Amino acid sequence: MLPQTLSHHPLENPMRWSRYYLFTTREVPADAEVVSHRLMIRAGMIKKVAAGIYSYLPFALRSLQKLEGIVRKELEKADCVELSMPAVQPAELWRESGRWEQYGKELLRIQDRHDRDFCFGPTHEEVITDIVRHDVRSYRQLPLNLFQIQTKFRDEIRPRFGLMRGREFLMKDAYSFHADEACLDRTYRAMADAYGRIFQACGLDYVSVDADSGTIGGSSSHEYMVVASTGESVVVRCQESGYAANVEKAIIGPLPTAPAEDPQPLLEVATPKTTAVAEVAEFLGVAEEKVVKTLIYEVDEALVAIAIRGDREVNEVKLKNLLDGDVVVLASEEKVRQATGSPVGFAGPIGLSEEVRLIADPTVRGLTNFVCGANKADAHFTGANWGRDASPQQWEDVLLAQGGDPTPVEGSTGVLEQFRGIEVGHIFKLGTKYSEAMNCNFLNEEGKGHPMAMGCYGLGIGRTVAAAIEQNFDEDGIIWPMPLAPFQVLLIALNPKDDEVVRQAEALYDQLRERGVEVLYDDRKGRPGVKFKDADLIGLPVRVVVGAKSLQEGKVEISLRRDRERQLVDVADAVGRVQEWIEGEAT
RNA sequence: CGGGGCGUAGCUCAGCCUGGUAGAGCGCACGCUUCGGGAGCGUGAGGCCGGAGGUUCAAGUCCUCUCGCCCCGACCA
Repeated sequence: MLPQTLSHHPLENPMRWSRYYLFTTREVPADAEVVSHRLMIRAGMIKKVAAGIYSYLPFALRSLQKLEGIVRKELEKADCVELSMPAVQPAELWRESGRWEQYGKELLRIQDRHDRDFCFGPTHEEVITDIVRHDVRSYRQLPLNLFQIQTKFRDEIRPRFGLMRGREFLMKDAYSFHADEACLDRTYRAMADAYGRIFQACGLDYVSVDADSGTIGGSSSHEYMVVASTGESVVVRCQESGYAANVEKAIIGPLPTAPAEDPQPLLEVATPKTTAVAEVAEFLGVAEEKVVKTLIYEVDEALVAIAIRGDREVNEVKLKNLLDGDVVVLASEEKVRQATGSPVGFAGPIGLSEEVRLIADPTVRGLTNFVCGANKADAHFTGANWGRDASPQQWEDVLLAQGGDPTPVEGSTGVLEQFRGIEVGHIFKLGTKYSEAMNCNFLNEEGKGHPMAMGCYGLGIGRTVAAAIEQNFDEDGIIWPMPLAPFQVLLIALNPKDDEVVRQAEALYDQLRERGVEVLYDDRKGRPGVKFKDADLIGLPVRVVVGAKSLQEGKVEISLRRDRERQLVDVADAVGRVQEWIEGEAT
C-alpha cells in the first residue's frame, strides 16, 4: 500500500454520506463470533471475498490508513526507512534460506506460466536479505533498518474472526541489519520503544511479553498483546516483579512442595477403570499434586514419556523446542501400549520400555511417596520415590504456566495473573540465521567478512484495528479511539426536509472542513431513528446533530460517542467546541 | 488433516424427517400517513433451492459424487 495522506485540502474531499460508500446492516451472519468481526460487518467496513480474504471498504480503509500514519511516524523516529517489496516471491530465495522445505502448507505456493515456483509472501526475510547483501559491503554502511506496509498471505489452517485471523492481511514488517549483536540490541530496544509509542498513540491497553520465536527463528522475541477477552493468546503477568510472558514461553518460580516424608515401600494397588488423575487421586484419597502424571509423546519416530505433577498441564511449545522435533503429538493408543504395556491412563515412570526416554518436569522433583501409573491395566503405584524406583534421563521445564503461579523473578513474592490478549506485534532478534544461509556478509574494520546480525519486527495493521474495536465498543456499536477513527466527526442533518436544518448543517459542514476537521456529513434522506442508530454503530468520536427543535433556539447538539452526554451549544460556538473536543480526545 | 454442520430472494433464515403450486422477516421500488432513537398501511420487483449424476409419474425434499462455506481440535502479525 502506498503512502497516503489524510490531510488533503478539505474542500476537495466532500464526505457526504449520501455520496459515500458506507452501507450499514442490521443483520449479521451467525458465524461472525467476535465483536470486532460483527461490528465491522454491520458498520459496512469489510466484505468477505473468500475464506479469510476480505475487501476493505472505504470506511475501514480510512482507519487502516490512520494506523499506517501513526506507524510511519513512530518508525521514522527510530530511523527506520520505508520501502516496498513484492508480494510474490521466487522459490529460489526460499530454497536458499531452507524455508521452502520447512515452511509447510501455510506458504501459498504458486507456479507461473513456465511452471517456475513462486510463493505469495507470508513474510520477507529472504527478499530483504537478498536486497541488502547486494548493496551493503562494509560495516560503515551499517546499521540499517527498513520497513514496509504490505499485503501478506498465510494459508492459515483455520481463518476466523474477520480481520483478526485472515489469510490475506496487512502487515508492517521491518528488518534491521547490524555489524554486531550489541548494535542489534540497541535497535531492538529502539523498536520496542517505538511499538510502545504506537500502541499508546492508538489508545490501546497493551502489554509486551516474552514470546516463543516459532518458525521465524532467532534468539530473543517479544510480543505485543492487546488485552481482550476474545484474544487467541494467553498471557501471564506479574505486576509486582514486572514479568510478563506468553504462556507458550512462560516460566514460573518454584511451586511450594509438601515436606519430604520418610520413604514408604513401593506398593502396587488396584485402581480399576481410574485413568484420569482426578479419579485416581479421589480413589486413593490423595491430593492431585501427589500424583505424577505421565504422558507419552510421539516425537517424529521416537517415543518420549513426560512426567509432570498430576494437576498440571504440559506446555507443548516448550516440549517441541526442547525435543527439536518436526512433529510432537500425544502418542496413539497403540504407541502407548507399546511404550507402557498398558492401555492409556496407567502410564508411569517406573518400568517403562527401554526405548522410551523419560523426561520429568521440576514440579515432581520434590515429591516423596508419590502416586503414579503402574504401566499395567487397572493398577497404580503408591509410595513411589525418585532415585529408588525411577530416574528420569532428564529434568526439564515443560510446565504450562497458569494464573496463581509464583513469578520466576528471584527475590519477588509476586504471583502471576492470567489473561487473554490479541497478538498485534511481534519483534525478534534473528541473529545470523538468514544472513549466514544467504551469504549476507560485510567487511569489518580488519577487512574480514562476517554475516550481519539481523532483527525483524512485525505489526499486524488489520489486526490492530480489529483489536481496537475489540477493546472499544458497547451494545450499540463501535466507540472509535480518536487516533484510529475513520472520521473525527459525524455531522447529522436530522430533518433533511427542513430547509433551515439543511442550511445550517451545510454551513457547519463547510466550516468544519475549512478548519481541516475530518467530518462525515449525514445528509441522507432518512428518518432520525435510523440516523441515530447508524451514528452509534459506526461510532465516530464526536457527533453533531442539527435538528429542527434545537435549531429554533439557535442551538445544535454535540456529544461524544464515549459517553453520549449531549450538550446544546449555540450554532456559532459549535465549530470551536468540536475542535476543542477533538483536541481533548486526541490521547 | 480428523470430527460435526450449512449451501433456498440482495441479507438473515424457515421449508427437507413424512416427495405433489417457492416461503417469512429485513432490505429494495412506488403511494398515502408518519418524522428526535432502526415507523404504519397498501402495492410491487426479485429464485436454475451451490453444481453434476441417479431413484421416481413427480425431487428444494430421497441416494451418490463434487464444489464452496462454517464450527470444534494441531499454526501465527
